[in-house]
Amino acid sequence: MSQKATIHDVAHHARVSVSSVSRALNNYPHVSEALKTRVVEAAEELDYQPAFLAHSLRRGETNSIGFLVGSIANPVISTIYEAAAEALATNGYAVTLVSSRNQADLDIACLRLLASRQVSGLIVSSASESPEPSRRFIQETNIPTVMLDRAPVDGERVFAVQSDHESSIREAVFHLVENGHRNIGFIGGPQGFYPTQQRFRAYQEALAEARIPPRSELVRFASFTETDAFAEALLLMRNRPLPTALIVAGNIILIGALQALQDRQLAVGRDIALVACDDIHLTQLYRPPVTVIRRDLNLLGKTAARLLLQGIANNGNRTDRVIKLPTQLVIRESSDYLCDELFIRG
Amino acid sequence: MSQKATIHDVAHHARVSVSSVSRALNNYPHVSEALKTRVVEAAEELDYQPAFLAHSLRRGETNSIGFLVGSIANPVISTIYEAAAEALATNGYAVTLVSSRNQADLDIACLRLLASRQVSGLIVSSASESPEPSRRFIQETNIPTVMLDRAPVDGERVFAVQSDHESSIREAVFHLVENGHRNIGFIGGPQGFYPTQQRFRAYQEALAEARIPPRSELVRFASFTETDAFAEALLLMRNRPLPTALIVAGNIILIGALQALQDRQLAVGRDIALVACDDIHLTQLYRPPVTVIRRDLNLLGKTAARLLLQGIANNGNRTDRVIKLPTQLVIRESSDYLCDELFIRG
DNA sequence: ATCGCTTTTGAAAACGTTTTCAGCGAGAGA
DNA sequence: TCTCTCGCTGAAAACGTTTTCAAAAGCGAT
Repeated sequence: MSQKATIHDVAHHARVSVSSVSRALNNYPHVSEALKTRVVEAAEELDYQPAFLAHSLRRGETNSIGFLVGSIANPVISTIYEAAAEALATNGYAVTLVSSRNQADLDIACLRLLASRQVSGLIVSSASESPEPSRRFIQETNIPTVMLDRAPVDGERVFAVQSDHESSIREAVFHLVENGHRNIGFIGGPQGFYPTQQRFRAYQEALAEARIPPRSELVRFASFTETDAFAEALLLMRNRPLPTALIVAGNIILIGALQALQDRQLAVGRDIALVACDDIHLTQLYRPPVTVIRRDLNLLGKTAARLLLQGIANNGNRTDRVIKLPTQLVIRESSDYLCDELFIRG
Repeated sequence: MSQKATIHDVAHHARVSVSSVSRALNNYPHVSEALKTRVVEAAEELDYQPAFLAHSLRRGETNSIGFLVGSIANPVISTIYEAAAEALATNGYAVTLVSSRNQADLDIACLRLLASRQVSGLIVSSASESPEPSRRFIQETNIPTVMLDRAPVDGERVFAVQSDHESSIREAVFHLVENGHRNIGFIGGPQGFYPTQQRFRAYQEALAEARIPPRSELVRFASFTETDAFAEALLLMRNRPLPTALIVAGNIILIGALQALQDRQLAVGRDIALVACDDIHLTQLYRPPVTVIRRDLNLLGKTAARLLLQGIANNGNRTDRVIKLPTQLVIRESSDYLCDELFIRG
């Protein structure tokens, strides 16, 4: 097993200097055809691959981007990741993925790790809303960054790609109201979490618009675990009168909510209407199929990648930019029926 | 925004040589306390972080490991990944994740990419059974490698951690037979895929042991997409007599199979018994809950990480080692009933 | 033939570390 | 006092590239 060939070996083999090899292989101008072919041949003969580390050290760029997630086991995240990674890969970037395991205090350590690896760009989708130190860190280091479903504060020079959670939540509330629901529960993710905030606000506003007095006891927030969501859902179900409809803001929360509903023997689509966020296999296969707010996760990932690549190309003058992608309410049997109370009221 | 401090800055600041700084910071022997504290103070004052690239270039090691998957959107894979990555992270390794998008011919390119990045170790869980070129590549480059749910061929110096698919599939078949089933269908993944092979073989052997004549038309193999699994399941259902039980070898295949069963209006747990592989949220929440062959994905990931770290520590003399982890049949309502045909036969 | 300009090439510096090598001082043994 | 070790430190080499700088060579015009 021969050691890996270096640029010196190639130079020696082709009887030229190392600088010429470098130039020839990197398509620099002012290099004669003769020399170029000689070098290319030698390189192929020795199966020469430039040493990544030396290359990056000299160039000051690693051609790799860091991806911070709360948990890659979340199917929404992993789908977004897959799309983004593919786009990045085709542009020659490798991505190193770190998970903060949904612990907000680990965010900063993960970011430091990625920065110390001198990544050329950063995509951040940590589960928790990034705490102050993380934001500051991202500001201080000058790495182009795009945040997924986060709201950059004013003056932060980061990109963001978000989903239009609000309009579909509003639509969902109106849909439920039209079907006669007046006790509509809501289970969100952590309160500091941007999507949760957006969804909750839309829920509140839509209720107000429909002139339905809010019942704060029908609103609960859960962490990112399904066991916690399960517990919160059970707590929510303690209240009387029971909600006749429930909006769950996230796929993990959906798991916990379904467990709770089964536990309380409440039949989805009859005893209680259900609207979830993000269309996963479960929502389609569940009986009855559950109404969801769908978004194009692929597009989300691709957009993030595109934005980041732009940011990297623009190096030096980092700017800010927010792209908001549409969502769509997909009504299925879990909510597509008239609420009993409609008749009681009527 | 000051430029990043280098080791030279620290040396200058502490009025010592760069070599002393390096030694002091890396806990080398023969460095006086006085100098050490002076250096540490200077380093902290300048917020010095060693440049990863220079460090790695000199050391010849990147402290990062490459993880090749077929698709990270597969919940089984992502769970394994998460566990492995955590274990690796606590040992100071970052992991760069590449996806071959379930295309066998992309494997080799992904491996080349990782190798060119000079990863210290490799975890391979590409969806397809690795084709010859990939295996040879892994052999030629001397990177410690652990394969997930793959069978190393003789003499290959790689680690492997596998699951004992066979015993639980046998158990599942016997469970179905005991409940009166004699027409048991099987839908597997790609035929070259190790887990598929194991599961299929166990299925065949168990049937033979139960003296049930095999019906080859009840066996189908699907690629890694749910649409393909759906199509194969439909094809399978064309046969008469219909199978009264179905074993699906994988979570993606389960999706397609459930779609097909719903499409054909066959009630799981009544018209047809269902056994799936890998316990995901869907299998627990589905009504009726579906019987699965469960395995500890966390353990799988952690074991892979541990094995790889050992392999890296042992550098130079790479060896082979296969660890087989247990699986467990979890019987749920989807299969926990007596088949009608029992009475017909009886 | 000489001058200026352009194209092509090689030598060497640079990137930021770690590691080798050698030197320096001090304490010990003669 | 002189050597010999031993602990500590600094200078410089090395890792494998890219890039700068300068020199050589080709060439048309004076």
